[in-house]
Amino acid sequence: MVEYSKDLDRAFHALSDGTRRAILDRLARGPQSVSALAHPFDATLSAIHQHIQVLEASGLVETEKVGRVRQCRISRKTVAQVEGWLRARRMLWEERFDALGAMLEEDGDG
Amino acid sequence: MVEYSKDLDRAFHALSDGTRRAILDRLARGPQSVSALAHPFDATLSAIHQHIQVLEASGLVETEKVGRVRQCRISRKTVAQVEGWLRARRMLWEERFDALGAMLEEDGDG
DNA sequence: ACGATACTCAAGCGATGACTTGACTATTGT
DNA sequence: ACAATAGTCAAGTCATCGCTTGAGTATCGT
Repeated sequence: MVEYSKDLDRAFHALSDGTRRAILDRLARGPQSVSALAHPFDATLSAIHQHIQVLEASGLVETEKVGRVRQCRISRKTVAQVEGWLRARRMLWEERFDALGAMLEEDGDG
Repeated sequence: MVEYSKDLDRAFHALSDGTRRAILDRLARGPQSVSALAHPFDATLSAIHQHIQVLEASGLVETEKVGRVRQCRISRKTVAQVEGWLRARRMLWEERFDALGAMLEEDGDG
């Protein structure tokens, strides 16, 4: 495999797991500690901790340790970047399809 | 791991690989055969073939075999779905942040 | 001080992923 | 018919992933 963009690799990979997406959804309701996040899932604290590490490495989540508690919250920047990547491509593709459609209809102006 | 959405799993997973994203970018310029797609990458035909299978299973790409040639093209639907998922979340999160910002500014109304 | 709480770390395990190689099938061009 | 082309399939290899277990560290409550 060749190197194109490690950042996108990491972000998309982080998003490719259902548990991690569920964690993001929970964090959407507000910052939470690691163990609070672990509760609703019947997974061990360790498993959730590792998911959070993946999310943090991808830039989708930021954490801060206060005392013995690690607070996790969503980092909007990476989500916006990933969404931007997708939007740019979708627009490009739709442009192409629209152009094709116009050609097929032979309605260059109209 | 629990089951949340196999479709999103597959789509994000497909997008998490740089070679596959590069293939999508090439396909954005128009439909191409498997071997045409394989050319620019110094990967074997077999490797690219497998990438295309992943892309097709995820719904991001559609293919059709005509004679001995398999033409590949982008399927807009899945891209739009994935982008929609991200946009919905981003908007939710930004709402929350905006609400928080408003609260911090103690400007509840206008 | 001391137990409980909240993580953190490391090792290990089974499954999956990306890739290669080699063989094999189906079509096309001459 | 025959070789070249285009793709397909299966097996095997090595790395990474998601998860568990078990131990360890730092803080908090009383």
